[in-house]
Amino acid sequence: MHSTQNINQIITHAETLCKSHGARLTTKRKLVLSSLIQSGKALSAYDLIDLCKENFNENIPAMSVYRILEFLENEKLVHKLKLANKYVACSHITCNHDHGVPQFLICGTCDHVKEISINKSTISQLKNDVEQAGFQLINSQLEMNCICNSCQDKSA
Amino acid sequence: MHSTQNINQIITHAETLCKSHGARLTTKRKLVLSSLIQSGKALSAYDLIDLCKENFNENIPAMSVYRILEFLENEKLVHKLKLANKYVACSHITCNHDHGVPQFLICGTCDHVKEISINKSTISQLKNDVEQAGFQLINSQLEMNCICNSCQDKSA
DNA sequence: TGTTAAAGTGTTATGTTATAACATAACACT
DNA sequence: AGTGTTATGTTATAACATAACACTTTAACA
Repeated sequence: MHSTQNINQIITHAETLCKSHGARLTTKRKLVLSSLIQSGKALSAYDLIDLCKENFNENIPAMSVYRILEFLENEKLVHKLKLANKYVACSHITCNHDHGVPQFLICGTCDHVKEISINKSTISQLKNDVEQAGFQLINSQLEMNCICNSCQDKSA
Repeated sequence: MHSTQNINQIITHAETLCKSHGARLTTKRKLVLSSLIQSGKALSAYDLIDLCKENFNENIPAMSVYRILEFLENEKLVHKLKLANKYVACSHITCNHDHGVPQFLICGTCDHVKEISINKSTISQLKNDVEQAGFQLINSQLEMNCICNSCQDKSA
C-alpha cells in the first residue's frame, strides 16, 4: 500500500498540518495513524490496539485509541465509517486543499475502502429529495456497502 | 402515529403475508412488530425489550428479540438501520406490491425515520460512479443522517 | 392418533464496540 | 517553581450482538 518511506513522509506532513493550528501529533497519535495508513483499510479501534502492539510493541488502552481517533477525525486525518464501526485514514492527507464531504465504498469481504467523490449534481439531487421529505441532511457523507472487483473475481 | 385499531389491521395483514408462504407470525413476533409500529420510530433491540415489557408485560430475552427482528427483516416487515444500530417497521407493510430498495432519513435528534424513494436516475448515477471506482454496490439502501424539520424548529 | 422432524424459544455465556468518570503525567508559559 | 492546559492512564460499565446448546411447540404424515 505505502512504503515505510512514504508513511514517514505522510506523518511528517500531518504533523505540520497539526502544528499549523496548535494541535499536537504526539507519539501515540502517530503510532495509531501510521498503523491505519499502513494497513490501507478500515480497522476497528480494537484492531488498532492489536496493530500498535504488533508493529511497535506499544500497549495503547482502548480508551486512548478512541480519544486518539476522535482527535485524528477532528484534524481530518481519518474518517469514521459508521456503517462498519471502523476507521480509515483520509486518502487525501497529503493534499493541501480543502475537500468536500467524502463518500465511501466499503468492501464487505476484505474491508478495503475507497474514498470517492460523487458528482456534485448527484449529491444536490439527493439533498433535494431529502428536503422534499421534510428533513435536512446533517451530513452528506454516504457510506455504501459494496464488494470490490478483486474479491468478486476471487469468488467467481 | 397509528391507532390500536390500525395496528391490529396491519398485524393481521402481516400475518396473512407470512402465511402465504408458510412463515409463522407467532405471538412474540407480533408483540415485537406491534411495539415497533406503535412507536413510529427507530428502536434498538434493547428498546424493544423494554417496550414489550411496558406494553404487554412480556419479558422477551435479547437473544429472542434479535432472532425475531431477523425474521421480520427477512419477511420485509422491518428494516435494519446499520447507521444507527436500530430497527424500523417498513412503512409499506400494507401494500401488496413489491418495493425497490428503500432509502432512509434518520433524524439524529428524535430518532424518527422517514422511508423515501429516491429517483431511479439518481440511484443509477450513484451506481455508475461506484462501478467507475472498481466496486459493485451490494445494496443500494442508503442511510442518511438528518435532522427533521420539527426538531430543527424546536432548536431555533 | 402417535411419532417425528423442523421451527421456535429459553438460557447462559461471551464477544464487540463505545463511553463515563476520575486520576495522573507531560508540556508550555510565566 | 507555579499554574493552566492538554494528553494519557485506569477502571468500570453501557450498549449492541452472537454462539452454543437445551427444551418446547407445531404441523405433517405414517
